[in-house]
Amino acid sequence: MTKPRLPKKFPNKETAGALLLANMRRNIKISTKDEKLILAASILLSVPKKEFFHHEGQVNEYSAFVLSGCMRSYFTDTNGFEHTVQFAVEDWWITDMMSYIKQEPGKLNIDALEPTTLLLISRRDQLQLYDQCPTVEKYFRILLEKSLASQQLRIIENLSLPATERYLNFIQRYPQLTNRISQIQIASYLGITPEFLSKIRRQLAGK
Amino acid sequence: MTKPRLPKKFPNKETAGALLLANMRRNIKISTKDEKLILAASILLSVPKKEFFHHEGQVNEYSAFVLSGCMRSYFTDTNGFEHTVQFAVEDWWITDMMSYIKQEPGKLNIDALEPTTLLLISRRDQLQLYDQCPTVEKYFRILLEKSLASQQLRIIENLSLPATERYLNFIQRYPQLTNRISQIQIASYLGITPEFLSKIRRQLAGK
DNA sequence: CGTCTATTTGAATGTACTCAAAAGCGGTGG
DNA sequence: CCACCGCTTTTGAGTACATTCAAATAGACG
Repeated sequence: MTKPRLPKKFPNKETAGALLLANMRRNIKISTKDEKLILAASILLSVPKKEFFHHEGQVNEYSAFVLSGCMRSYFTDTNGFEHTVQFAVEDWWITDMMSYIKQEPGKLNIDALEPTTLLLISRRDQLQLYDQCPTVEKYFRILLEKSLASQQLRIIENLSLPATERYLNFIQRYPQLTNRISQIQIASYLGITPEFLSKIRRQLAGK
Repeated sequence: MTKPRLPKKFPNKETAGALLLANMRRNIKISTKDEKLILAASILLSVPKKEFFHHEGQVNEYSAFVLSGCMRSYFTDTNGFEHTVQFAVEDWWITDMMSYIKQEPGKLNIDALEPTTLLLISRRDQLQLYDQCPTVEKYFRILLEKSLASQQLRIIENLSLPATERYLNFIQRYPQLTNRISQIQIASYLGITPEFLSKIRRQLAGK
């Protein structure tokens, strides 16, 4: 994890916190008491492009809410190839879930594809918040349900669709990501090589 | 959904409910007041082998906790091939998450691989329980976190490992399932054809 | 037993990968 | 402002992993 640096876009934590609270309010109702507790537990962090937020083999102590920029979590296999688990742009959470919930060394890396600002919450503070504010627990319960449903969809598509259709679904589902992320990254999310993605695109263009 | 039939093993709801409460107690502490509310919301259901609990295109109103037997959820692609999302034996929950949380028609089928007894909770009752008993919300939040983490692992392995290693991981991780489920089912979970799984097994046996 | 389904086997095929190299593109420094 | 460097994307030829199709064998169940 890099040294926190205050980015220009978010000169103070209040401005940053407002983004998180707005996201939470879209799912639940928060009392002013809860707001204060949430903000008190939040940590502002800036991650320069290509730098890491979490390294494999280490404990992912924090869950990260993206304020601006773009992060990705990925797994490096025994041959050195990277496989993307998740991208996260503004308004998304990202973490190495396995490491975060168990607070044990994880298998994933999380780095910044763009200069990124994050709002962090430690697992410790999160568990405390859950007990203090059932509403916060409700918020994450809702987020987890949605994540699980969309991951089920990803698994289904990985099992049942050829690469071309997985790519078409991706650009349709995440149009904002398509123009922001390199093809290498998209290929590693889809489970194909960059070379093959290039061939798929040529095929699709010729129609 | 089939007509409820009381199985021999669970002559009454109390016996069945005790199994669910035991599972919950392994994750949280429940008050006697909460216990009553949980049991009041639970519905006992028996599903004969090969019969369906949920059909694609319909709303998955209930989430199911397996008391005995084995269920699977799967997706049928445009060529008629089935792709298993999840198996659930004793002490596991199963549902078409996308349909269940939105209460909209789903894409999955859920059927019984063995004669199975379930304890159901409707989405409506579950949401009510969440508001009445924060502890119940905590229980499902914990379950969702674990599910998400293990699904992340499955995605990683599907992306990074060849079929032989995915199979070896499967039989190591779910030894109880391996002897209980046909190879057709295992193949459809791993994302390969039954024929190819048979060839993998021959390869592995010849060592 | 006989029937139905699951599993195995083999040959031909296809989808996606590997390796190698060229072309494009963006940033940086002289 | 141009030239160079590094990284991304494209392209092609050869290869490998997994599928398809067809058929034989083995198991399970009434």
